[in-house]
Amino acid sequence: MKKQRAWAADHDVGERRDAIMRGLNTVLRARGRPGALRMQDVADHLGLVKGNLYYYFRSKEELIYHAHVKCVRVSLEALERVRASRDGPAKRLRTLIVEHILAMTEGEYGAVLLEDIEQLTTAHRRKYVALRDEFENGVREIVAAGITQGEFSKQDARIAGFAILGAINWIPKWYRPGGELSARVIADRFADMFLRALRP
Amino acid sequence: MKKQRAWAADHDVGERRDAIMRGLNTVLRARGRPGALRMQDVADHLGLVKGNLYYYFRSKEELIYHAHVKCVRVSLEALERVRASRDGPAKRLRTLIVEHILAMTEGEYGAVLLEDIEQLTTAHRRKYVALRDEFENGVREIVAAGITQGEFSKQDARIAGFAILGAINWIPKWYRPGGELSARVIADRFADMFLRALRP
DNA sequence: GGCTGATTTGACCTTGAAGTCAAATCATAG
DNA sequence: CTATGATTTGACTTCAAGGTCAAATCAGCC
Repeated sequence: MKKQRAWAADHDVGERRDAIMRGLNTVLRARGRPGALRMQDVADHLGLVKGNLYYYFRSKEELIYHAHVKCVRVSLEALERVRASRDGPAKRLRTLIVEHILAMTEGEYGAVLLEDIEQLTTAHRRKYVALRDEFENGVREIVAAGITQGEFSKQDARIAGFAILGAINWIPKWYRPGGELSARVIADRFADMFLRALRP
Repeated sequence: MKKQRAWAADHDVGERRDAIMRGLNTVLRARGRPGALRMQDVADHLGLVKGNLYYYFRSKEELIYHAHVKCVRVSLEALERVRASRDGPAKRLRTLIVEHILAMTEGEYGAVLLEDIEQLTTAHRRKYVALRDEFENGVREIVAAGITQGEFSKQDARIAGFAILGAINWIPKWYRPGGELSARVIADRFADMFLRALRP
């Protein structure tokens, strides 16, 4: 139930929360030396004072949770788009792989996937995992459809799904913006590779 | 310079340190609810008192560092074995993939790879990364050799290496001992899949 | 037993980061 | 200008977890 204010309709709380989540993303991408994420860093990055963050999010846990949800929604939207298309399984999978990689590397929320979901409350973790499973099941279904339709060789769709998503989810660990390998190139080559792995 | 005691040659400090690192591994695998790793948990698991851990490791950082090194050494030994063999690139790669997956899932030190290396001191991180790169380069070299010798199709060996190792390193995130998919099955199917991805 | 050095103990110290809150400030309507 | 509610501030509190240490205990040797 979002309260709307006439005087700032285009700078409302939702916008601000999004900005904070994007800030979180940047901080996560940039984190150099220290191990843990600090609310202070997020505040500093945005030119805010730490206490101010707590006006928008009840806790660090909530911030991370909402960022996770934002992130998985991006992937779910890609899944919807792909399902709405008339493409066959191979093309669908390629699109999804590419979009997922771009989301991980250049997306506004992708880096949060590096945060351990164990730190979420049980309720939040369940909600997030449900969304994530929806996406992962979508990928598996595409693989399974490809096998059924003969575009892919017969194999275990679960394993293929785990391998593809694992390889992609690991990318932020080594990807460096501005490095030798651009996100686009990584995305295309990963897609090539996994489609080769599946072809009959 | 390790001081040797006549009266406990087979229960020396090195053994104890190993036991603690194995305990760390178990705790990391089992960690249910909370986000972070606590020295207290490691102590509890081993039936030790927290302070006692600090007799064997100067700090949590050192414990994690040494566990990382242990872990990568296991993989490096597999690499050496493979290099010493007369197998061709495809067979070599399969062996490495299988061994690496078994190390990640059932090995005595594999779970530590889930800990962020950013929390290590710069010096320790450099040392560890050097070892890890040695292993990763080894994998890339095998891929490259396979391409040269025509066992694999022409492609970017770096990308293939990243994809293979990323998919494997992600396994502990979803693998559950005693679950539907045994480590052995996962290892074989992952190997099948990646070899299909590389074949001409 | 008594000595010596290794190991264990648990109470205590310290720190860093999460989170709180009352007061100050700001934006807009009237 | 003033009233009102939204937002911002920064000093403060809390607390968990890492880490310390002097004293107690243990193992083997003489």
